[in-house]
Amino acid sequence: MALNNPTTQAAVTTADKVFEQMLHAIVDGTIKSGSKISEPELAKNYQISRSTLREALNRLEKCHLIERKANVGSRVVECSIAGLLEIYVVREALEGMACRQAAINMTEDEIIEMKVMLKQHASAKALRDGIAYYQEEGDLDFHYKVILGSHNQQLINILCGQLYHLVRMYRCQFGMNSPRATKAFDEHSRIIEAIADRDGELAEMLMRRHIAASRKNIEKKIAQQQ
Amino acid sequence: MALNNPTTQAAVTTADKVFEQMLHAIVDGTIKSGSKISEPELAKNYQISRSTLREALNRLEKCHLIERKANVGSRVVECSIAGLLEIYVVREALEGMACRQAAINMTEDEIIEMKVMLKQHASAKALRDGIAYYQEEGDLDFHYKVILGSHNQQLINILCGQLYHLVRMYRCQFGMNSPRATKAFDEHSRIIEAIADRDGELAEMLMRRHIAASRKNIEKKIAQQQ
DNA sequence: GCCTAGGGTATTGTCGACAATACTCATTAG
DNA sequence: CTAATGAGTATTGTCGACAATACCCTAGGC
Repeated sequence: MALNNPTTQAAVTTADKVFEQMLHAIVDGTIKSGSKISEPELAKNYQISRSTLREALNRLEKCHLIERKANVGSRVVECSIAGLLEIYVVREALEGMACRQAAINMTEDEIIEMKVMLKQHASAKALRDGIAYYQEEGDLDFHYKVILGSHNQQLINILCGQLYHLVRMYRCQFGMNSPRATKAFDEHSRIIEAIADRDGELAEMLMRRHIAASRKNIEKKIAQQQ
Repeated sequence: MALNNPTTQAAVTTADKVFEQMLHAIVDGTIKSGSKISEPELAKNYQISRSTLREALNRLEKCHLIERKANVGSRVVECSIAGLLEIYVVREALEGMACRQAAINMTEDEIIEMKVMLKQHASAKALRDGIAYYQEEGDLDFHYKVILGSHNQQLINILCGQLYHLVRMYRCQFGMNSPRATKAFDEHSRIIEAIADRDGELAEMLMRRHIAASRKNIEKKIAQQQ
């Protein structure tokens, strides 16, 4: 679980811990999407006071995982296909730009690090070929490193702090183990090449196509199911 | 003041009201950027309890206007040139995409509404020509309508809910009354044309250039000052 | 039979107090 | 004289209780 990301320092306060527990629960569907959140009930479950729980809820709201209405309460965000596609549109724009910035701002060391990571993915791929080779940690790691490489704190906050969890939730609940594994690997390596060449324009374009391809893949799958 | 935007329902609870007051104070610099926030002091000033104040602080944190560290406290976000340029990079990506989506998703009525708005701007421009004719409300309104026209809730949340206030803060504190007024007006009208033509690709490109031009303008200004 | 009005219950919003952690500054050892 | 240690103070985190609002279900009128 790549939760200990550089943007999220270790949980020190109890509200932090409850936040992380709830985060997991929402992402993996233990707390159902769309369900109402009862503050008294949850506070009792986690053995904390309502104030502390509300603090945790505020963090969840910051991640767009729950929605609050004044004097009414909180609901876990609803998982819908439209919502998933919306996120992909945002990712296409933001990660595309992050990739462009990464091509400009990444240090040589960071680029080397990315190449090393890609090699590890390649060997893992050779190991169990045919099977989707790195849909979970590998893919997330790749995107993560590009985003951090942008050295743009706003981009990092929005993508790693907010959208990231939403993406994981959808992946978990819709059971999306993308069959684009080998294709994705090739795309990743071309993106890294563009970054290494400091070609921001190409890097952005490739990343956008990479994410757009994922989105279209999902759209196709959905269309088939119906 | 275009604060009563469609994404922010009227403040009902006292925490909401304090949030709005602090929002103004931070945006216009009454509460200085970079300053530490003392919960007991502020709670006394606003005549509310600390719990209520903390609720307001949480909203401000969601807008990226303050930053909190566990067991240490909150600080108003620091205004820096680097920070401003970071925001423009994010806006270029997101508003560009919003513009593309607007070209796809806007209703005919919404497009007509935009054209009407532009005509009003044109007459206001004729009225007091030479002077930057609509740097504040006009410009914000235009961008606002495009964003809402994307019909993408994620884009709307991020741009109108979060970045919007940051942009206003920078504009206020750096005293940026862009001298690009007439140019900006022409750019706006071309963007609307592209949207009306349902040409998403062109619309995105024009919006990105429009925002990039603003960014470069700021960069130039900064360079001159130093 | 359906809609409206009202009271009762449950949930959220707000408060003040206590506990835990971080900061300050003086004191002391090297 | 500098640096580390410690007590004291201030600030943040957490708690339980009260107030205000919304939901539910019954009763009554049209």
